[in-house]
Amino acid sequence: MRSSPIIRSDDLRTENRYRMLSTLRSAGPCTSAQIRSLTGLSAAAVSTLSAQMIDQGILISEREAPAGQKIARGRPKSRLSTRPDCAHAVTLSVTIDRMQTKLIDYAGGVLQSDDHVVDTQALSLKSLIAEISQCIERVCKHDSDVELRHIGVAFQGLIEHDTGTLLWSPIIQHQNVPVGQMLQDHFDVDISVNNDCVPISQALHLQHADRLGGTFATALFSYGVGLALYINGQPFAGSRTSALEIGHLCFISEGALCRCGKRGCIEAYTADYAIQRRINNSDDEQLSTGRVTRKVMQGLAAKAEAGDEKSIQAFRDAGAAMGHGLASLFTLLDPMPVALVGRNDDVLVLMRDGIQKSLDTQLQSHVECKTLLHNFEDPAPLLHAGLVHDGLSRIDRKMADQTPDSVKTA
Amino acid sequence: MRSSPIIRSDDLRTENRYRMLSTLRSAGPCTSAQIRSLTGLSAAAVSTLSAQMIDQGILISEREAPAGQKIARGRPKSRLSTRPDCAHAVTLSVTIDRMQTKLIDYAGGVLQSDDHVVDTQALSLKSLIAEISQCIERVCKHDSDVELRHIGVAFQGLIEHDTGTLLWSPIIQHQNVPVGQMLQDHFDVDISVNNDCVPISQALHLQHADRLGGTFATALFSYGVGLALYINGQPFAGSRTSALEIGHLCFISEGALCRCGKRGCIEAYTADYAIQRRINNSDDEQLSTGRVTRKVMQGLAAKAEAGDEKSIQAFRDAGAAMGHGLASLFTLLDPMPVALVGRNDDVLVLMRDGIQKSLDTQLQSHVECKTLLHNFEDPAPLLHAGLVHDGLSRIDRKMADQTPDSVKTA
DNA sequence: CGTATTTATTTCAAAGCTGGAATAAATAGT
DNA sequence: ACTATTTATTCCAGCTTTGAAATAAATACG
Repeated sequence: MRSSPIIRSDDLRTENRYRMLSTLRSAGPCTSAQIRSLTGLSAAAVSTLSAQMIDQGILISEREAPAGQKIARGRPKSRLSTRPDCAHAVTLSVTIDRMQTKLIDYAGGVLQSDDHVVDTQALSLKSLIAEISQCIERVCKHDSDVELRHIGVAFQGLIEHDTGTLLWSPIIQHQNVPVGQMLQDHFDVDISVNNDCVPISQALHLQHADRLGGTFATALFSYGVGLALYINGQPFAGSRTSALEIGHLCFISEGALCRCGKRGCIEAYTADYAIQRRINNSDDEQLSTGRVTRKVMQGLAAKAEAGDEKSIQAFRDAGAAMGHGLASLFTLLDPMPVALVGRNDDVLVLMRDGIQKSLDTQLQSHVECKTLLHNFEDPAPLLHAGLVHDGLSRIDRKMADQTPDSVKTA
Repeated sequence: MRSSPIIRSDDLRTENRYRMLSTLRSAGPCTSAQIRSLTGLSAAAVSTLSAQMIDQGILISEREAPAGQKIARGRPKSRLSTRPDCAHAVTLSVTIDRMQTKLIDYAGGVLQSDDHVVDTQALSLKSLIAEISQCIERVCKHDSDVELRHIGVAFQGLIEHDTGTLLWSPIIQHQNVPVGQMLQDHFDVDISVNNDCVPISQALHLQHADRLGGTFATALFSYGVGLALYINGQPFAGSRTSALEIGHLCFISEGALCRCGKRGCIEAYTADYAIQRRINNSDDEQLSTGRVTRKVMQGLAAKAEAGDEKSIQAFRDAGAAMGHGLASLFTLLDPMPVALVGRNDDVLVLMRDGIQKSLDTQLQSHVECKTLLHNFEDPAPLLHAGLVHDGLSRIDRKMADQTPDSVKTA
């Protein structure tokens, strides 16, 4: 019934421990003075807490890198950082044709990678879970002494964030699959399952807050179109799902056929498969399966650049559809910068006019929309960074909770 | 740079004082035991804090109402409540044809009311502010000893919530008016300016959480259509504005003319004026001014109920437009219950089919949408309750901050 | 080698909260 | 009047935090 967790003096310690870990997580190794200024805690508190966490084996204190010429006069700084072998996380990204799995240590280092090619659409429910589990086991098996504390999974689709239930996904044939629960049963660690857009936007916020600010949208182009929001420096979490299904807003009623079964969805014009089918077959009905590679998209872009009318129109329409979606978003919420992820620059150039035209037409004139579109071609490193950050942050939360009696050996 | 305010042991007192006030605000007068259980604070803390706040003149302690037969055996309970004359707030609602102003005491009692008829669209910028100021002065003048601490203003339009700047409004001819700043300069108290939908949704959350839950949308039909959200028990605040301009989502491209200057907006089909112009003039172009009264709307509804085809179609289209907006909202975010405010039941019945049909058509089939539409005919009491709650809550925040030396005489 | 310098830790009183126990307060029943 | 009963307050040790001051630590410089 209470809105925020009660604030009692002993919750304070937990909260401040988390503040420190969280600061180290996003800022990297810090001296105690840095932590003091970043967290606002007093020197005494930082000292006490860090000593305690070092005792517990959560943090380590290291002499500052001897690399640079030491011209410092006094006692050299030492930096605190999270102790790598104190905990481990697994990140798992599922796309239509592969599963990419990584074993991460508590400092964010990649210990093992696994790239498993598989047609996710062809999998039975049972083998889907089996394949995922095997990927996880494969990266864990390599190292003994793995303290697995979290598994983070990301893929396209509608996902209930607090249970990790897959409600629907274009890359998986099954619905209402309690992926989170099933993995939880199997591995007995904390699981989080997210639409891939969510960790990507998290990574963008960490790495590009200077360009994007605290409020921005992240649109991910891939086999479909995903969208996630940051609002005032916080990731937006809906009541059930966190990603916004902008791809399935209605663009043209009774329009092109979409994978979701409806007609006229934005995705049916702006997704990779939609552009491809239009240019290659002049067809808005065919529901091709399989991934359209970045290379193929560049080929289509080249065709348009070469002056092919049909191709030019396809890209323009894709832009118009996307612009319609953004206009709707900006009408409902406020206009905000947009990070476009997953399209090569040359592809985006072809869409840009269409996007802008839609925005100009559909936004009220008094809504100032100096839309800022930023392009980030490759989603992979962002997705990885986001998954790592998310997974380790959740472990941080648990570490902060841990009372200082359950000490670990160094 | 820090995400949440630092939690230091002395912030605790402020925070817990606020918890108590906030609890009293939404639950009404409480015994100390009730406060204890509602806030989670210890009995000792409640005792200390309440004694302190009674000393400061913020709270009063009263014997429980002697009305009911006292069958209680032991020491009678006493209830804490906020002391009415400790602070005052003004609430001001501006609609297209009037300004309604109230002077409220710290316990929520209405001390003065003022209903001022004025054509807001005809006002110059200067006289707009002058009229508002006079309304406020009028209700304050009546009582001497008014400790004015907050002014809360609500009207239709796009409003920047943290500065209280009116960006655009259908009922006011001017744009980018720093209403909040101007009133602040004039009265030198805390000001909040909001789209009227926001306090209404706040009131709904307070009064009807049982029916609506913690996540719901509030749609307000009046001269236009407004929308506000609650998500997981929290009012949704965009980065700039808090209300969602669902009325200006594009429903039919190149469609009916809207007051905003664009064509095909949802509002151009579903607002009072849109339905009226369609039924009376078969015209989608005319931009009538002035308010369409509830009575007139009921007249139109009667016409439809009597079987008039044109009227039936107008209401059905209004519903379809609204359904389109809700479908877009539910596609971007999650489906959620909707509180419809400001339409009589009979009017709504006529729209309902259209709404449902749009939802059925436009939502993906796998999105379970047992849409729950709840009707609340009269916005006035909700708006009032919301404004009062919001204003007093902001005063609570300040009262909580107040260190216990600046004592007030009882 | 001793000193200056910079960084980190320790110490101490004051203030907030908790939980549990002991009191105090205020009434109804006998 | 005295007791039982219920509610509110007070008191205690134990934990957290802060700020300021005093130490301690670890190095460069002369």
